[in-house]
Amino acid sequence: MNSYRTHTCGQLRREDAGKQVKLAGWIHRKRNLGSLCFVDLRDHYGITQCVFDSDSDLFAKIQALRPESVIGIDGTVVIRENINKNMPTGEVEIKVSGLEVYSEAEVLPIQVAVEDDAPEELRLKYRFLDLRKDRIHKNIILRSQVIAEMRRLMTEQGFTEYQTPILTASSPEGARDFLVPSRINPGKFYALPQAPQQFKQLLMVAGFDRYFQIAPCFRDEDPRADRSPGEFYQLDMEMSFVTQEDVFKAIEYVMGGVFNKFANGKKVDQAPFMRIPFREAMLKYGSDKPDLRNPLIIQEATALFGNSGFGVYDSRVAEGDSVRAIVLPGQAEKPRSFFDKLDAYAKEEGMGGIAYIAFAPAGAKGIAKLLSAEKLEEIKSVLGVKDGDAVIFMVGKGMKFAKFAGRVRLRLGEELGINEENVFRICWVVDFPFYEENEETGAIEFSHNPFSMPQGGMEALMTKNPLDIYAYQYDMVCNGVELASGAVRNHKPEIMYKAFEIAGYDHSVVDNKFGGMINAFKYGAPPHAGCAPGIDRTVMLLLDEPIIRDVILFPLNGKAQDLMMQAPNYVTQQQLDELHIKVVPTEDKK
RNA sequence: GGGGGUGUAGUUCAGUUGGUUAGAACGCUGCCCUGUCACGGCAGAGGUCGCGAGUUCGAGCCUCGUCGCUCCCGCCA
Repeated sequence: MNSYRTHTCGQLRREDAGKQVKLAGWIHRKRNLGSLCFVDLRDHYGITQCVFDSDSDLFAKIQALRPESVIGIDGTVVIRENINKNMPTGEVEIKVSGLEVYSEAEVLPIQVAVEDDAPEELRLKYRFLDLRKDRIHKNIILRSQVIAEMRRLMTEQGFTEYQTPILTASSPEGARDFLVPSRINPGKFYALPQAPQQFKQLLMVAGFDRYFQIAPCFRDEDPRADRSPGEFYQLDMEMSFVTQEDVFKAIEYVMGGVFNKFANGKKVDQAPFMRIPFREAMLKYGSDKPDLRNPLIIQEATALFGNSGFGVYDSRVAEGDSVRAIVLPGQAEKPRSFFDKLDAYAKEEGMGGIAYIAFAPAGAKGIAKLLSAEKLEEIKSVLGVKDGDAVIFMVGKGMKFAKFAGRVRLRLGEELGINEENVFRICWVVDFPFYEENEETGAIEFSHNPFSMPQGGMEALMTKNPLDIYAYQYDMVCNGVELASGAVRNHKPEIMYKAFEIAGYDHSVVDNKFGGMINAFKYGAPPHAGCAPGIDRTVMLLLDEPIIRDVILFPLNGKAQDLMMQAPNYVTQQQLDELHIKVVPTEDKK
């Protein structure tokens, strides 16, 4: 190969026995037996065992080296006396005749050869060591392979990759922007893109027809376990002259392909993925990102109460609350404490109590004794409850209640151990409401993306109750994780103005905020639609990694700091002067 | 911005009712060891118990304050 090595550390096999080779890498582990020392030499490709003999004058030299030092060795490939079946190179070892030390390692702050549960702070500060660890190293490689596969499958479908600006304008809607001061324009700021949203739409106006980009997106929001602070990557795409279904087909081709290729033995839902209208998702799963691994379904049960005999629910139904039920097949024999804990949970969450009926062979338990035999039969037939099943009831109102029912569903799925395992259950959530009512003020607001096309177009805006209008807006969801989000865009200025007017904004506001795009739409804009799957989350799901930082090379910590590079940081007064920035000292330091 | 959890050796953790010299494992240093592969054995170094005040004859432990870390809610078109 070259002067450093003839082979990699993952390459040599039984057939190579007898060869004179050179290897280079990190000392992964040393096992010193006195007059014999084994060194596991590691590089990107694997680990090869090297043997140093005490006769050789190299022995003292290798003994003095700490793990993670970088060395090169010369030697002969020999068949091992004791074969290690657990490693690909386990049938051979290198009898070392030459040693070159390229870089000595100090005592390590975190260990590389073992998972040592080092604190996040140290792992991020010494990220280059953390990244040497087998698991993280493999995660990053898979991430790269996923991106390569996405590019391949997009290109195959006739998409072309374009680069959109990183220094751009502040977007008035959405998350907080990261701002970049302008030296040449005192007092003015660029913003880093929260997504290339407007640019990709402008690309459609410019006639490029099928765009994609592995796009960095920047949002100045607080992190979560599945949300990295600062920046993340999306497979951003947009198409002209297409309907929602055309976008689905293109995305299913890419994401289906990626999941099938990298599922690592897990079962994957095959395209076309299930389409679930938003309202149905909120009712049946209590979430706009349903986890379909959980077999439980929430059912509407309000009509069963009102004069049922269960006074608490009857009166709440009379006040306008809803009742929802979850049937728990075969769970009639669960002890009373199981249901009591659920009830306690509901109260902790500030919700109405959870009632239950268990249709046990010895007789129905729970609130059954308050209900007539006819009512019990009615419940069984309406909800599809069988003998041996239990059914729980929840009471409440509005979106808060729907989401609470969803949390109960998830909790039950976990607790009963009935969630499907080793599967990727993928669906589309469609027909999001275009507007929603602010639960406090009663005002009409955009529920998601004001750029999306209302279903029914101008006619719907003119004639329908705003709250009954749906948007051509969709999310792709896998195992309860929102993987992608997209929309058919509104490419008609007059519909845009009308849509904003209903939400209480007049023409001038639209022109001010979105002037660039609206203006472009006045010179011939094709109907277009797009989508943007999140890359970090896709990799996270494929690897079953609960922490998003473990699929990102150099993530920021929870305070959006880079502990290795020490960013953000103070800058010199000269830099500030050039940027026309005056920093006001913070008061909170005494 | 709000709430919960947590701070003891380089790392992960234990530490009794408040009581003498704060322990273990991994890591580190030294010595012994010819077939290991998480090698093994012996010895050793390593601590301002986050910081500050208080209660007490006595505080790792109790009280108050403060700082750090972490998770959740808000936020994330």
